[in-house]
Amino acid sequence: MGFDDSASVGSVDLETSLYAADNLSNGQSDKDELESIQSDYTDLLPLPLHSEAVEATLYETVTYAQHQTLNESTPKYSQTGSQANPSTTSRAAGVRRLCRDEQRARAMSLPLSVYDIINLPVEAFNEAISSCKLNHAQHTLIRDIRRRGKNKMAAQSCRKRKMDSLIDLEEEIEDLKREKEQIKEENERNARELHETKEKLRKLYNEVFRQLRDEHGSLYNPKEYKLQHSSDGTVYLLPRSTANTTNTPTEELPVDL
DNA sequence: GAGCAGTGTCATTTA
DNA sequence: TTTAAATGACACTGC
Repeated sequence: MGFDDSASVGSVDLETSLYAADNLSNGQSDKDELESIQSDYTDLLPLPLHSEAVEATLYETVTYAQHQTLNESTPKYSQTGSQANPSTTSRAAGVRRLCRDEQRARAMSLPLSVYDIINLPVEAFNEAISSCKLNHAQHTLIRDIRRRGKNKMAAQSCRKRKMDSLIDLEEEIEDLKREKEQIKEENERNARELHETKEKLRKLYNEVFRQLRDEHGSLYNPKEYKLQHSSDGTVYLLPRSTANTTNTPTEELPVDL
């Protein structure tokens, strides 16, 4: 599993954060949390959680070599994201603070690692827990850890999808803005061309009237006559009183242009 | 101290 | 029916 988070603003390596982000709480609250496991789970199975035991359960001491091995072999301990993580410092020093469910798993002596509890396929998981002879408290805890772990990853992928979708929508907005600008420019270009064409037509119209003469050699008055062309391209000179009444002029005077 | 971003968890729905 | 996945809502934490 894992995502290419290089292109996403808020994305993180899912399995990394799955195990790392739980470590943000302070030491005192960790102790409180761990001791509260007694009320959460040891109502079912009382466990002696003295302060030394709590300390031992809160931290896992690893050598640097072991830490490197963990980083290489199990992505859950690696830090691939750009976000700083407070647990990194302690890990570099050889001590990794356990996440809450790891603390719970250790406190209740679960026979499987948290990673396996979460990531084993259903059949293997069921086979494992049925062969381990778990008591009720352990069974409840191991189911809770699996549910929380699965949901944690689901929440992270859900958030990544949401972020990706947001980025896609923002890109779509930019594309539409560009398209709008292109259409606006095209409209302005068309308006200019229309204006130029009308101006040419006006000049041509005036030129035609300057050249037309009636049978007495007099100019036609543009206020009394107008030019109209039919669908076959023939241009007619019509008195304005009859213009636009039909496509087939009744008082025809073809104009040779 | 307020606001924000990131994250974990729970409840619920969907597949 | 059971399980996993998806998602909204809320709480917590660090900056």
